[in-house]
Amino acid sequence: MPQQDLQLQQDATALYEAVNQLVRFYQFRDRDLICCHDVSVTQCYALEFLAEHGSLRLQQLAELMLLDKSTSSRVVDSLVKKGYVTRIADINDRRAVALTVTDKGVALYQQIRAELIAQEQQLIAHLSPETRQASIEVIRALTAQVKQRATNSCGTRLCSD
Amino acid sequence: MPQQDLQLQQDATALYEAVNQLVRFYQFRDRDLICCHDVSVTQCYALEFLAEHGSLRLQQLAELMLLDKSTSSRVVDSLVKKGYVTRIADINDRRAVALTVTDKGVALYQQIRAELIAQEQQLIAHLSPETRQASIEVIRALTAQVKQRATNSCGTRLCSD
DNA sequence: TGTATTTAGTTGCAACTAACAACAAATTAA
DNA sequence: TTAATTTGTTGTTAGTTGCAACTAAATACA
Repeated sequence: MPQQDLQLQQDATALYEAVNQLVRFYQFRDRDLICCHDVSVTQCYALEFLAEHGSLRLQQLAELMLLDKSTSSRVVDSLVKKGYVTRIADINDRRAVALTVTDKGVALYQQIRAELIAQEQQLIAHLSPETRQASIEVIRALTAQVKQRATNSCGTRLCSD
Repeated sequence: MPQQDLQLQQDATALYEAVNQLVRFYQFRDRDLICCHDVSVTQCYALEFLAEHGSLRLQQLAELMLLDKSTSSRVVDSLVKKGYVTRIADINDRRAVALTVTDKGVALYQQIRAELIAQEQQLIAHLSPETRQASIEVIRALTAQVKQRATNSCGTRLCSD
């Protein structure tokens, strides 16, 4: 194997391991997020989508989150119960509801977001702008790759045990 | 705010969003892994640790995986049931078991690993070695940061709903 | 040596997540 | 107007994980 290919293979392996670890440890950071604030990870994502989009139908939220509408409905339930989101009946279509983040919800979202961004900032402060850009690109590419495969997914439910 | 700081803040935000997305979509890739192969994500991690370390006590595995020993025990249960791992009684300490990956387990692990590495390789093939290295470093740094916080975690169980 | 303590692992239980299916209500199509 | 579709909720089920209680073995110590 030529020198270059060997290097590429090594880098790919390193990247695989690095990403693996990252994703694994993120679970635990996320558990922190849960207990330091007032929302679970899924609830936080929902809050994020709603805050970013202004107002969403349940169906839309479910699609964005790649969750079943029933699950989304219950996630919204808990956010409503905590006062972060309100369900407003749609005037034009009375089946539908407009999910909207309350001021309290916006405040929480912004607080969490600011905290997490501050941490990232600390992390990359010492890097050159070029390196930062490149890293972000790699992470985005990883996501794109994963996303694509998610679409090709067999989609079925898991096997036994 | 000076130009540089603004740039840093923007990069931090971009990184935050990129990582967020990556982690989120990884869940779904992982679900794929489950249905395409024969193991859950946690089972796969366990297999990985065991394959890398040769043989482990349950306790050690639990620590590596940051899981409770009861959970680890059950993860091992399922791997044993599927024939990927064996529990061998320790001769010196009859309380203990040596968890060992079977040939079948090694084969599965290597197959999964090879697949995933091949994907990473494809992803970074067009990047310069320097950029690759930098990206890997950033991802590792992210992990280190998260890991550190995991240690400071409050560790308690969640609130209601 | 014999009792107490510690350690290794398993099992019971409860909290949580999320999907599928069945449903009610409203809307749209025929 | 009736049938089909769409929107969202609720019932049920499967699965993951941690804590606590337990058994059995090993070690400490008096």
